[in-house]
Amino acid sequence: MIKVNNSEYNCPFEVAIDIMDGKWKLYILWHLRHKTRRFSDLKRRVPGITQKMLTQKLRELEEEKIVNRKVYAEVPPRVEYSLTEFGKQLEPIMEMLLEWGHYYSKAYGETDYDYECRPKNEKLLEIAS
Amino acid sequence: MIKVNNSEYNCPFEVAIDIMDGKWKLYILWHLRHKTRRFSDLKRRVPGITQKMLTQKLRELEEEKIVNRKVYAEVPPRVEYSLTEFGKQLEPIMEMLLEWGHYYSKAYGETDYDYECRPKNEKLLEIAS
DNA sequence: TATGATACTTACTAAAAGTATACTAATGGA
DNA sequence: TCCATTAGTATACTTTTAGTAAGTATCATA
Repeated sequence: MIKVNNSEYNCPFEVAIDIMDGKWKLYILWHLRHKTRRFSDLKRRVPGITQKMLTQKLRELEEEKIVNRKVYAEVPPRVEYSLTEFGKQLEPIMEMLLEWGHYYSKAYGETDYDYECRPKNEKLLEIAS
Repeated sequence: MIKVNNSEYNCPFEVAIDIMDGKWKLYILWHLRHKTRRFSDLKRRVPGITQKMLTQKLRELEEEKIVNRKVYAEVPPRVEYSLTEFGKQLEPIMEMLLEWGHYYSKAYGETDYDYECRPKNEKLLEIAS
C-alpha cells in the first residue's frame, strides 16, 4: 500500500495513471517538455483548453510536484511554468506515446501532421510492416 | 490532421491520450499484458471496477482494436479477452509508467507492494539518488 | 422447483468536466 | 482619458462520465 497526496494505491502503476488522468495534463506536460512556458503560451498551444481548465490542471500538477510555477511581480503579470525532476522523467514516456499513436494512426491511413508531432523513432512501424 | 474512430487529431500524441483516457483502460490492459483473461478474472483483478464499467471499457477497447474478444458458446457463458498487436505495443509504455510511479511514490516514503507491481528496471531510481 | 454460475443490460443518481461570461490589477501607449 | 495587456478568479450553468443497484438469459445440478 502506498499513500500519495491523500490517496491510497496498491501499485505504483495506479499512482502514475491517477496523476496522468484526464485529457489535459499530458498535453500540458508535452508542451513543457523542452521549454519553460508562460500561461498564455500554453493556452495557445493546447488546442481547445479553457482558461479555467488550464489553471485547474496547472495547479494540480504543481501540487503533485510535476511542474514548477514561478510568478514575476510585474504588470501585466508573468507566470512561468516548467517541469520538475518528476516531470522530466515523463518525457521518454510521452515520446513513446507519440510513437505508439503514430503507429496506431498509420493503420487508419491519414498521418499528415507537423514537425513537432513526428516521432523521432519509428521502431514500432518497422515491427508493424 | 488524423481521423481515427470519428475523431480528429492534430498529433498522434493526442490519439494515444484519447485512447488511454480514464482510469480503467490502462488497468485492464495491464492485467491483459501477459495473458488472455476472462471477464470475471478481470473483474477480480481490477480493484473497484463495476461490471458496467468493465463491460463498457472492454467494448471501447475492442472497437479501438486494442483488445480481442472471443465468445464461447457455452453455458455458463465464457468470454476471453486478449491484446491485439496494437495492445501489445503498449506494454513497454505500461512498464515505464510503473517504473515512474515507483520512483514517484518512493519520494513519499511508502513503497510496499506485491511482486507483480515491482518494476523490473530501476534506472529512474538511480538517477534520483 | 429452486439455486448458481457467468456475462452481461437497464434505469437511475452523483460527481466531474467543460462552457460562458464578467471581473480584477498596474502600467504603457494612442 | 481610454484601451490593451496578462494571468488569473468568481459565478452560474450544461453536459458528460462514473457509479449504484437491480434485472436478464441460459442451462446444469440438487
